[in-house]
Amino acid sequence: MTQNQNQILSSVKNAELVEKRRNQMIKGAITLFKEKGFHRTTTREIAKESGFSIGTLYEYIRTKEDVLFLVCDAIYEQVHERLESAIDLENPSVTNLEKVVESYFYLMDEMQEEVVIMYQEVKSLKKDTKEYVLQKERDMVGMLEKVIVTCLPHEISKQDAELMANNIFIQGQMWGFRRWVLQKQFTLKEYIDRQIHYLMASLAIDRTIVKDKEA
Amino acid sequence: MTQNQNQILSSVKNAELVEKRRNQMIKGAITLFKEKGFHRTTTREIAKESGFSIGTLYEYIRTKEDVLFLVCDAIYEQVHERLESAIDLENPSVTNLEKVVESYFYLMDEMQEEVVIMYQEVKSLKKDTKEYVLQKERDMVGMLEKVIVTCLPHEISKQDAELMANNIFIQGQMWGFRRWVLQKQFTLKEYIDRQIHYLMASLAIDRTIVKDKEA
Amino acid sequence: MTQNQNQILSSVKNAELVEKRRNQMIKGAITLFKEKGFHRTTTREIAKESGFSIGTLYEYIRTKEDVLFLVCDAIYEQVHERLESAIDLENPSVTNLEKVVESYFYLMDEMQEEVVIMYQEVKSLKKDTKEYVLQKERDMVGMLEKVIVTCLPHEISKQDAELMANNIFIQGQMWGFRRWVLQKQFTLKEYIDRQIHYLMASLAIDRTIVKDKEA
Amino acid sequence: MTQNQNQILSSVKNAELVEKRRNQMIKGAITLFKEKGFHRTTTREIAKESGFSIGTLYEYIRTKEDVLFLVCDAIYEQVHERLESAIDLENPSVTNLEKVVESYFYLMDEMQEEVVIMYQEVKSLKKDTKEYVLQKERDMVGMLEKVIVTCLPHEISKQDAELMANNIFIQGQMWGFRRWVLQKQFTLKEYIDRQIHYLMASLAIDRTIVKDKEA
DNA sequence: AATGAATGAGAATTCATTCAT
DNA sequence: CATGAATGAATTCTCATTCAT
Repeated sequence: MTQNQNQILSSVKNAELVEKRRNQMIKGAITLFKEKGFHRTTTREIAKESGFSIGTLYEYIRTKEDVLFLVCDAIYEQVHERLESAIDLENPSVTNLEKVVESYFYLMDEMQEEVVIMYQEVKSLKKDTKEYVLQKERDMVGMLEKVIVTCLPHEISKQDAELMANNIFIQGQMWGFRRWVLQKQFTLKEYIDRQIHYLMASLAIDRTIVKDKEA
Repeated sequence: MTQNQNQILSSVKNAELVEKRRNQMIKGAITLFKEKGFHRTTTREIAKESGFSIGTLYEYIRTKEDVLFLVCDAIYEQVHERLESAIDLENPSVTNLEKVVESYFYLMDEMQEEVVIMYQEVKSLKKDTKEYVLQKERDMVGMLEKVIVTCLPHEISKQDAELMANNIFIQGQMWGFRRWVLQKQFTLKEYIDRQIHYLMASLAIDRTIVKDKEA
Repeated sequence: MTQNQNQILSSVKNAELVEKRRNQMIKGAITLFKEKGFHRTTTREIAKESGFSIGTLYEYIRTKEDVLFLVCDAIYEQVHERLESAIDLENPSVTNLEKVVESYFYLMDEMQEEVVIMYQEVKSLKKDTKEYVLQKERDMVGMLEKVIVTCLPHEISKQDAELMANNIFIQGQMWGFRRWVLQKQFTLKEYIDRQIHYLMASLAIDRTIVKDKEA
Repeated sequence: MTQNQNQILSSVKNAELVEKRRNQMIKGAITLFKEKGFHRTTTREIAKESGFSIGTLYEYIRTKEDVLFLVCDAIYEQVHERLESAIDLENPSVTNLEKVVESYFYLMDEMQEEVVIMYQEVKSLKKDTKEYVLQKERDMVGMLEKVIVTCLPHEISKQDAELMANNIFIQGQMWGFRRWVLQKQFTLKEYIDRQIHYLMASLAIDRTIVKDKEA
């Protein structure tokens, strides 16, 4: 359980149980949200899909929106973890930057449906929880930004770094988001390769030369 | 009225009136959808905001989803028109490409909320109408792609052109979509300038030299 | 126009026109009521089927129920006329009685759907109009009763005559009403023949003997 | 609960409770349908009359039409049971036939309003359920037919037996259906007596003789 | 802790009727 | 007289949430 889940009140005291039940709930809810979206999914369905009764569902949350929050939080948590483990700022290099971007794109491929959920449903969260979730998004863009700044061989303005990070961020999401268009024309590998190619080009980096040097 | 609106049946025969009322409806609905999204907006609210009764609303549509379709259709129609009028393929040049991209970004700034609606609600359309709307989106990316191919001084593969078009497309939307992040760090002008800068860089074009030549 | 239709107020003064329009209306309404019943038919549909607009419909009636009344009235009027023309009390005879019953059964065959409408919808009329329509029904049973009393060679109590008249009356309707059962087992001719056979038997009349005598 | 009620889905799992609630519902609905018919009765009224909330009503049915089906099914079930218990085919005799017909007429007197409901509303059922209910009606006519065939001292054709059964069937219903006419002229006893008299006469049976013999 | 029956506010949609043109 | 757009009360059905067991 992420620390954040504590924002959601539960009548049940046993923390382990709360975590277990909520994980069931998140899993079930994601399955359903993928299919029909948050609004078209009922709490009864969520309970059933999660393997317990509607009464039990409400022992672990207060409102339906809480489920959405848990789902969004879980998704970002997963992205965050994976991204973090892909980043190694000890040995910064352009190759390293490429590796991170590549990992991120692979991750987005794996999680495309989850990401689509977020895109389409975060807005349904109430102010506070929305703010919370959006902050996590910003954190992740921040991580990409840091990698860019650290790994580039030359200086880049804070603003430009942020722009590039945002671009990478949404290009990753785009793969899932605009899949009907893109996945008809590109394999995942091709997509990643071309996006990284243009990214490096825009950073005025000759990939072959740089790689040679590093080698 | 776009021809597509004929897909939506109306009990009212007078075509002019249908167009007028539907425009009221679209305007009212967009206002509400911006605020609370499609699902949290009731048909009664739409009727009221549009300036007529619930009964009258249903003289011009069959279901609530029809309103969403009308809204999506209207938004894309507007983007399409504006984009079309910005494109001039008679005198292709890199400057021309830049101009188109610039216009597109300005447009996305004006229509940011409308675009957010689309992003978040298209999914709620039923198969047929969704397919219809997504096709319109593809058309627009196609327009950008054509501009890229035509205006670039050198050859570019079909695949790469499509990728760039998609990138531009979502970078425009991103300005509205991720406004909380971006609009804190960039003015619109700055955003457009830097995005175009990187776009040109990634296309391996030295903007100053090209512009000099053209001049 | 039957005199009774004057119970229904019309804004239109021209009596001929009122009659014409109401006949259109009755025809249209019967078509629809057969299909879907009174409650599932809308006034808009009645107007359309009748060949004029909803506004025009309401120039000739006050409420939807008026249409039902007109329909019921028209149906009974038709039955009444036909029954009357089949009855010839100048030369009473058992054969004559048989003829009347036969005519009535043929009529019920022709009008089976109209009769079903009445059976199922009269109840939806308001007190006054319902009373009016039921009186017409009683009149018709009364006609049958009179034929029985007049044509039988022997005395029959008023009560028994009424009972027989009612029996005949509903046996005629039953042909349409329970058509799914009866029309599978009987041709119309067979049905009429057997019903008359039993009718005469119950009146203790040997048909062949009586007929011989008459001849 | 008749087995047939299982055709109607309920969200509630506890079968006993389902039966109890549905019986409340049927009772409440019949009261209302008697008064105003199916179409003029709202689901809210049914819920209230049944003693629970509208939400609870819909836990036990899917649509308003389900209530009608439940009502029709319950009515026929009751008629069926009563008819069955009145029939004793072990000792067939004309007196026995008379007894069955008598019981049936008494039953129709008790259930006149329920029967009127059926007559007027069955048509509102959708194809499948209507077919189902009509089959039950046929079953009951079949029971009467069997009694006729078994109890008569002489042979009677299948067709004629069926005709008589149908006649008896609707003569019973007629007592409730045309009550405004008949109940003014007849007591129940008189009605039954005369109908049975004519029935036996039409079957060419001298009641006094037959009864003497049996005695 | 778990269950699931009960609740009722709220939502979409329909349709008889009116009335200005 | 004819039209048909406008109206809004009424209706069916849903679903988040509660609470007694």
